[in-house]
Amino acid sequence: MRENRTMGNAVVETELIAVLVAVTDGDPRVLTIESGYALPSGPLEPGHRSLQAGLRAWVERQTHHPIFYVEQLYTFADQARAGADQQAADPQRGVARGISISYLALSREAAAEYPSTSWRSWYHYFPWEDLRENNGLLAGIRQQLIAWASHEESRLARIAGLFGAEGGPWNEELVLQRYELLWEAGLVPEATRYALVAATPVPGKEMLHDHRRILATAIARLRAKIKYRPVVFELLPHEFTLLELQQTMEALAGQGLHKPNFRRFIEQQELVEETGRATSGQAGRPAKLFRFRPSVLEERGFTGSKLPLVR
Amino acid sequence: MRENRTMGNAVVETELIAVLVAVTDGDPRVLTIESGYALPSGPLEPGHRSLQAGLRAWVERQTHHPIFYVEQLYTFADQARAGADQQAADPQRGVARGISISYLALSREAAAEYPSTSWRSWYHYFPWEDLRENNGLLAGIRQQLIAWASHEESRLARIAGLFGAEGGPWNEELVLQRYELLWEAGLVPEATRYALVAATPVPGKEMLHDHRRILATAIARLRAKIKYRPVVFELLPHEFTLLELQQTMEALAGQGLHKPNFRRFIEQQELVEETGRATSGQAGRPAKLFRFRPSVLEERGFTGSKLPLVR
DNA sequence: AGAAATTATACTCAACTTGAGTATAATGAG
DNA sequence: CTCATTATACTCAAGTTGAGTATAATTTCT
Repeated sequence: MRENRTMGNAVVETELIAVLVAVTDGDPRVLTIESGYALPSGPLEPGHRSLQAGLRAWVERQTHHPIFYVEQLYTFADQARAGADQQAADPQRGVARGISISYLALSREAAAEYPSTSWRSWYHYFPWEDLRENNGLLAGIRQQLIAWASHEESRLARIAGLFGAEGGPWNEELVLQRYELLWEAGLVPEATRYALVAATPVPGKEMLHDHRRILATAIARLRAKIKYRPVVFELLPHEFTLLELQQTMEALAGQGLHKPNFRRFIEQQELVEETGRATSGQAGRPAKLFRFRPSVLEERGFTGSKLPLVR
Repeated sequence: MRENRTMGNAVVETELIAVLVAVTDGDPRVLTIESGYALPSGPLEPGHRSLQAGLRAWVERQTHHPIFYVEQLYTFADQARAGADQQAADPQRGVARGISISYLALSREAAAEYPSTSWRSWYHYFPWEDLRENNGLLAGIRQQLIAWASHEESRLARIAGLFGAEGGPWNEELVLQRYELLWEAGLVPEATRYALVAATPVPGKEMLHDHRRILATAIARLRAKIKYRPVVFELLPHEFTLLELQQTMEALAGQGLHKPNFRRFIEQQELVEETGRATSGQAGRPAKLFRFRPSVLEERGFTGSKLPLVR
């Protein structure tokens, strides 16, 4: 146990990797480097007071973006990402064993960018996750998956559970599971690169190493979180209309929301208050402007208790 | 960004730390070392295929316990836990900067134990988290907190939100937040040790460093998870009665559950099926024995979609 | 053996929440 | 001044949840 601490430890390099999200024009975007091929990452430096402080420091220094919200996603070991034989096949991977700690950060898209960085829609990488406009994309993916399943019952059950039937139920939080199923089926370039399976990949931009997997984790986390914690407001300006709020949520969820019921949902949570001002200029009735009530952060716990308690 | 990877990295030691949970006799227990003072932890070794494999390996080797379920909790840097001046005050802390990766693992308590390890009820460390039998403990803690608040509005709001009013609402998932509030108020020994505040601590066993904080994180995670993912079954024998299932859930939640409604809750999830057998020997009507239906893991996604979607 | 205690299981019903849709209000454009 | 457009308000049936009662099948007590 603790006594073994010095008994053969691996001494490793540690890297912090960020999924920095902003929503612009109804589009959820992530900050990328290398023309959208990789997520920004930086080393943990001895001067950093904490892991989160280290992440904040280098993201703000290098991207000039203020980060409003940071949350740890997952930690993994570099070698765990692939077997030993892939080590040689991929010269980009360092020889030293490394630890990567990934983070989800929320911000707003600013005009000034560093030359090498750019904002990309996350549906660029996961087009099948956007159900707002139905192109026949999902039907095609389902077909490819079913072909791969070749009548195996358990595979077909997973496909149905994750990718639903035509117009059937769709769980928008299962982003990672869907990506992993596609990987397993050899339908993403990251998998075929290692020659697991050779097949025509589904649409969706490839990324370095497991960066698309990290991005999937971030999307899933954010989609789950917006339902029970007031994090959307980190992505909105100080004042916003209820429609803007709704469209930001829709962008994240990748699905349209029922307007009257969405308003009821927001009102009963008492998360926002009117500023007294309203929009003007656009067509139609002016919309009231709202602001987030930060006091709720102190008041409530925001968890959907669903167990049948006794009183 | 990525190019900076070699530009001044900290090279660190990495430690894996486990919260291994089992439920015995309606008591949720964690495996500890040093007479309940610390959580078991082991080093990341070069031979480990992955972080999780490393954790599994040394836990099973050192405790002889099979682990049925493992989930990563959180990663933190050693120095982040305390300021530089505490460094000298605490000789147990290594001089090298270290990374700790914590895990939640589920198991069943086995008879054979290693000499130095022991199972302890987690309510030993967090007695205020057990609402099943009401001793006047919470009332006393509320009093101490209110005294600390000394009429500051925001403090009083947090106390009310986290510790509720007498018989008022209680969110059992806020384990970590409650512990942190007690820390801030100087009411736990771990805080007073660093002389932040001197006060009479509330009941509850102290732990090494931030181990009690990690345990709180694990409890909160598990209390949240049992509501939407079928993880309780990892803590139960293969066959069980509905009452045993209920009592295990109650042990984790720290609250009594409404029996008829709990049965409805379980039935409508279709997670279990009758084995055909029943108990015998005890007083009262024999209870049917159930088993978990593992097929549901493939079928469903288990997330409580609460957004008002459109069709 | 029969009554009482004990535990399991089944059913009921009002209150609340959610899904889906319709109605009305206030603006700009033509 | 009318229409298109967007915002906001209301309605109502269906589903879910909270709380309690009724009945069944055992062991234990006398």
